[in-house]
Amino acid sequence: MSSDGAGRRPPTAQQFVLAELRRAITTGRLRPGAPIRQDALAEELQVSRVPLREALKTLEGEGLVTYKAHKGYCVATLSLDDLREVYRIRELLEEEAVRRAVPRLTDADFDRLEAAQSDVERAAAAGDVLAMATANRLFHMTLFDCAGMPRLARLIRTLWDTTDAYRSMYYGEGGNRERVVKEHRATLDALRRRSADEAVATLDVHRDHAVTELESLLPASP
Amino acid sequence: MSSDGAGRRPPTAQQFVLAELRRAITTGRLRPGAPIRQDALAEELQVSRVPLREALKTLEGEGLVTYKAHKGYCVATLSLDDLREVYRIRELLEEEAVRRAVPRLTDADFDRLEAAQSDVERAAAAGDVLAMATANRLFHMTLFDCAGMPRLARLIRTLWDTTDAYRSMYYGEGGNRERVVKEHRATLDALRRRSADEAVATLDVHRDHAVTELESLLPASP
DNA sequence: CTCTCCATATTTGGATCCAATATTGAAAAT
DNA sequence: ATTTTCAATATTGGATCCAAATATGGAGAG
Repeated sequence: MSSDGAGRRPPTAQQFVLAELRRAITTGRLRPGAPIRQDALAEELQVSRVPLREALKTLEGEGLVTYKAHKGYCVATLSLDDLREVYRIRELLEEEAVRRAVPRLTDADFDRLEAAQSDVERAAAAGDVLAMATANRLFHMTLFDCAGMPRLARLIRTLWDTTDAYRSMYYGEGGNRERVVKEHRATLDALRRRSADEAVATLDVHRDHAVTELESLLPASP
Repeated sequence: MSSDGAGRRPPTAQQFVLAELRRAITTGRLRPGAPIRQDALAEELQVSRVPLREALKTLEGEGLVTYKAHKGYCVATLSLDDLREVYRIRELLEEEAVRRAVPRLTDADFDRLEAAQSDVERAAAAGDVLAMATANRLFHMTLFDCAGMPRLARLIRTLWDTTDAYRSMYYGEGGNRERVVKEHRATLDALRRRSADEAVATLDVHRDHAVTELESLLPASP
């Protein structure tokens, strides 16, 4: 028997800590801007500070936390400018990914996309914000992975990670959840017709809605 | 007095190690594919394994080394496909950076670009491969930084890092050094005329030359 | 009452030590 | 001779301990 509470635990402590930290940040348990006390966190997670620090270094590389020598780590805060910049870069990279993916999509790929979309619709109907974020991500990443450019897909993932802390805000609004479902449908239609232009266009709209919404949700200052 | 051999040493051991590792990889002292023995390296650099491992985690995030749990780190090897992918992503991101930078360029920026270009020309004339790589990088990054998109610039830097291990090969060929000088001149001209289209075009050519050259230089296998 | 300075406490950075895993090589069985 | 197994060894992963740097708080001078 190897079942272990919340799914089986990764083979190393740093990977376990890494996953835990990601969840803590994306769910908002660790707020943007909050300093990270290594000693307290390590004790809470039942590990020493060494694997914790290595996990933090990984997160630093992904832009989820910031680091200053002798001052420590903080959960990264995104200014409005940062947010816009991240979304603009996503626009560039995701367009490339979609254009490469469209002619390569197989039946199996469409099955996966439909399955992901079903998850999205279920989560939207249930009003489950966390499940919504997870399923939505799966839908998009499934598509991007079809581009056959692993490094590009990895980059896009990292960019998504960067804004994860703010994404749950977006899905908090019920209207947004319904809209996302519709926009995904439109994207899927375009993909089935092998129209890269339309797929890119629908995804751009999709993204712009998120940016606009987040801009109004974010505090004026950061 | 605080002079310290090769420039003053960073405030933390991990930063020192990080810089040393970057040099070792870009200069080829650590060959692509080579496994990294932590104990030996730590002793060579006169630090313990802890800061070394944190530096390696950073490099892993940048794609300069690969990591497998319980197997350790290796200097990353780029396949031809990887190389082409990195350059394609650079093309997308650098175009954006240039288009944003062009209308924002100030006299001071042009001074910096000219200064960098002088360094390039000096290095090219002297046949100094390492200086050539450094100056070339400075030239491009100076331009990209003018876009006013710090995250975009950081991403581009990371992509450059990824291929640094192979760049010195490129400058080893004398003809390439001269061509680079000319291509930079063409780019500068386009920038002075505030022609984003032409600047992008010259840089695309510039990059394509590098790809083509590297494709022929790289071994068939990896 | 405010500001400066210094002692104290907290926190991060790094070294050493031990444990867990993977690799290697030799002996034994087929 | 070849393959399998198992023990010995090398290497990575993690915990604890100590040092260095920074943040905190109070005493004293203005």
